[in-house]
Amino acid sequence: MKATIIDVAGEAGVSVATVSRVVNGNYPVREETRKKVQLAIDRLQYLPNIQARELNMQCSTSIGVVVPSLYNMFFAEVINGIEDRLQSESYSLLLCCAKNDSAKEEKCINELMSRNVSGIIVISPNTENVETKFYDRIVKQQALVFINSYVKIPNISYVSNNEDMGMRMAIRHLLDYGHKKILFVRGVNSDSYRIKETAYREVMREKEIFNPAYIINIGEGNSTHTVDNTMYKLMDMLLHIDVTAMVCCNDLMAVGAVNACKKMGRSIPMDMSIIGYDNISLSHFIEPKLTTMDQNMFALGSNAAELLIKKIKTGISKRVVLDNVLVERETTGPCLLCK
Amino acid sequence: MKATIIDVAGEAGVSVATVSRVVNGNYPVREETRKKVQLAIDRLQYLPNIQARELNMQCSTSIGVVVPSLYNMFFAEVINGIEDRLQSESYSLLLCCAKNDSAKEEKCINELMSRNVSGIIVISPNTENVETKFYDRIVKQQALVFINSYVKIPNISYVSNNEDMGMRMAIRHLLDYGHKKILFVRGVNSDSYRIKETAYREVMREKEIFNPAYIINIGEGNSTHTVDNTMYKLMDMLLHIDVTAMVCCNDLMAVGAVNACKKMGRSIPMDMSIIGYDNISLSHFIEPKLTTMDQNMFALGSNAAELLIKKIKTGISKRVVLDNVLVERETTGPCLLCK
DNA sequence: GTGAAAGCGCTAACAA
DNA sequence: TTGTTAGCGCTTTCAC
Repeated sequence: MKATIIDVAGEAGVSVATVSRVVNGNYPVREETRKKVQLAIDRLQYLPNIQARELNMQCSTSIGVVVPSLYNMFFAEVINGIEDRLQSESYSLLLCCAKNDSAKEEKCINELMSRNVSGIIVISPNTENVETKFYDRIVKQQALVFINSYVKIPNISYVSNNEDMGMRMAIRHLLDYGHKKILFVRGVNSDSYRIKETAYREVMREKEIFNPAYIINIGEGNSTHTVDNTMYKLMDMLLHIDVTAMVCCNDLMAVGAVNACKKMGRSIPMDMSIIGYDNISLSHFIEPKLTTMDQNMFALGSNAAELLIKKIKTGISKRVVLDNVLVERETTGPCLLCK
Repeated sequence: MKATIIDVAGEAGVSVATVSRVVNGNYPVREETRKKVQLAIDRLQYLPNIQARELNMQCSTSIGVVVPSLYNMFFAEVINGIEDRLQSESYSLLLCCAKNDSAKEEKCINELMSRNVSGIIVISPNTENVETKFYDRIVKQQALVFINSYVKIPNISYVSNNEDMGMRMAIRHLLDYGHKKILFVRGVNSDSYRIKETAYREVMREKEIFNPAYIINIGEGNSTHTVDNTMYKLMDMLLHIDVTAMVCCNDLMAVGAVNACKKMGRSIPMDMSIIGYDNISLSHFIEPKLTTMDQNMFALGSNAAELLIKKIKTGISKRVVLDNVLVERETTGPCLLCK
């Protein structure tokens, strides 16, 4: 089976301590001895047992990541960012999927703590677990970073987007093109939608063009059915309501909106301007390519990894808010019907 | 800090062995003692240290997954399948990203072995590593499962798709609609494209309608630029070549093909039928929805996990070939121009 | 520069 | 039914 440090010591005719010193290069070893040991290592294809090392050293070089789902591309992109930052630090990544279930999420966290990770990143932590103080207890024992969570707990680091400002920028973009009748398309069950709606209301009220009928909720915003659901709801809506632009809370909804316009014979962006939110890869695969607010999932992930490393090393927790950037593509343009 | 089994034993006034027995429930413990211990566990918020347990038991409940990239949605969906199967078996998943680099892939494998995983799933293993016999050495020490690899090594389990048959089905679907001038769109650098092209050639030769000019290679098939590259190449091609259908090696290319037709004013499926391959979620987000061959990435992942568990438990390696299923949506139809 | 030995947290064989 | 103890593979202190 696998060679241990004892096997190597035997093979090289030295003590285990010497082998350890050669492997880690942290203490002086005579060059001749070093060579002997290295030879034995190569011959036996010895790989140090990290579990044993970490048990002994009371430390850990793995970190845990909890996601609510892997189905959504959003999470894959965030993990990508985490992984990237982690690799340069030679941490390993333990992945856990909570399946949008608060009990499963608790199980994930316990599992990761059992495995002695040095920190945990939770993407969109379950609201219930946040509210029931589950995490208040965990944070005493573990370095924790939350991505996209709006309830703040002391000693946890946070990375989130300035979605309030992002939404204002999105709307301003449409206003600059002369649009006044702007439909707001949102989903259900997320603080993110609430924040965006508030921004919408405020901006529109300021301009004195707010109309409550221009807010539509299309239900679950992150499923496979989101695109189609949005399309059907908006097709119906377009029969009754007269708008020249739509601002959507995520790109899936925006794609649904684009499809609805196509079906209804409205050309984009001449008859209708549409702006999304997220900038998932889908947004530039469709035709016309979507104008959207870039959430930069990669940055979300790599910043979270950064904060976690800082937290592990220094104990300092921090909150980072990322700005979202407008990516103008082909679905927005001047309001031709506006005066 | 974290409570250990010794702390619990002290708190409960029993020996560590008793605590261990309560935790694992594998030996009889008097109910009264059990309660006492449980109380101490709760009070101290004790979580067993899995590293220590596994070091002692010479076993492991984690498995490693190596992916070439996380950018591509394909991998996220496969991981989803792996994760799902693993959770019911209470294994944890260590994720490593090789970034399409053979040296990095080797590093990932070593890292995972060091962490004492009980097995490793490699998605699309690097051809170079397969050919340099790197894995021939590893397989002696580790349970290994390869997903979508076409070079076979003894004692490794494999899960792959019957892409030869899938491609034949795709083409037959077009033939059944009366198409004869069928463009074959492929990419570069993958055995998968080679297999599909061979299938195309054979079927078309059989029908005596093969035309080598109808094969086009659009370059890298899995990048962010694939959709656009394909679109531009095909827009150019459509000026010179007269076909009524296109069969594409993956959905990204097919989406590019759809976009090309839109730009050139060809309506789908009346003027042009298009079929893709993979059935990534994108394929039903676009309008018109793509007809495609379903690779069932989730099944790919869960089957791989299944085989790995089998391999770990019994040492038996197996090869599973999954059939791909035609998903007819809106981009294929009868050839109106054909006689 | 090198070796002997303690100990990280846990399980299981053995003793009581 | 419960306690004592060896040992999993490793690092590091302390002798030499």
